[in-house]
Amino acid sequence: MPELPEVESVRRGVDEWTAGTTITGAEVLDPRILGTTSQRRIDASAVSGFVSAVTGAHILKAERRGKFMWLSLVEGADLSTADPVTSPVSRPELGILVHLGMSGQLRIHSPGEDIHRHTRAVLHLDSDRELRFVDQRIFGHIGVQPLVHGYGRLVPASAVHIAADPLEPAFDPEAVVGELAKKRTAIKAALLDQTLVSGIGNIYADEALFRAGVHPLAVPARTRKSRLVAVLESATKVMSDALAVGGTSFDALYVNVNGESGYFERSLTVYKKHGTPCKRCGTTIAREKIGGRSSHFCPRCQRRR
DNA sequence: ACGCCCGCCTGGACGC
DNA sequence: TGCGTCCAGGCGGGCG
Repeated sequence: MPELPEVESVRRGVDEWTAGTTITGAEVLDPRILGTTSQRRIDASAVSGFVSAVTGAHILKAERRGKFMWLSLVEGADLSTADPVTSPVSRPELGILVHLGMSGQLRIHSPGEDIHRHTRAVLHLDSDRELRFVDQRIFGHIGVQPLVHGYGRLVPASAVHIAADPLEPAFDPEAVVGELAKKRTAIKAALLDQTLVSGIGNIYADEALFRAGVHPLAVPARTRKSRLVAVLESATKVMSDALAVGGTSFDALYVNVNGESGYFERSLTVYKKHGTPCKRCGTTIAREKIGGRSSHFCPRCQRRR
């Protein structure tokens, strides 16, 4: 389940293998991957449009905000003759946005290696490697987009509403706590709101609330700011801890570009631990649906107030 | 304006 | 064994 630590692990691998390369061609094996979650009917012109837009583009680097990742591009540039004054390569205008959704993977392969049946798109690189987007459930998507300004950075247009994540310089904890304190919904739901703070998904929301000792149904507007700060700090810490070990892999659905799993599952304290004793106090971990999502918490360490 | 909930997907787990 | 049903979950859109 790719949340911030998993997407960042993937981004690092993607950057290592693709930055500085040129895209020599592309294939879209399942056009639905070009759509969004609510628009999956894609016509043939979208496929040819994607292929022609990326072919010949030069990849500057792989970037990320929250769970959104993108390759910043210089379109069709011949870098050997480019004039750095008239066409500065440090100002990309386009990006290839990739969202992994639930089950998306980006994998680096050599041409000719077996194509996994869930491979939805392939970018061929001039480094004699290819970047494959594999996605069992097609909750993810890929597409070429203009880069626009959002929260102090250039980001793909469809991610402009996504807030900064806790691991980037533009993240402003005081401003986020101020916004959070206005919310009358369950704090669990607020943590999953990517327009407030990005990168937190169901796993790290539950883990952060446990670490901060806050009940998932706590209402931010009625919670002390010091406790809201604690929740945000816990979220930042738990995602940093997870990133340090390559993220969380429950099954084969999350791996990095080289197909390797992360090791944070062994450090989870509440997520999917319902029915087992709390590591801190021994009380049985509970599971409840909150905002339509399974939420796991310790009824004693995370009392409602 | 804000909060909530559905639909999009596939495959694995479960019940009969 | 085999079929049907439910569940997992990020996100966008549409509803109230």
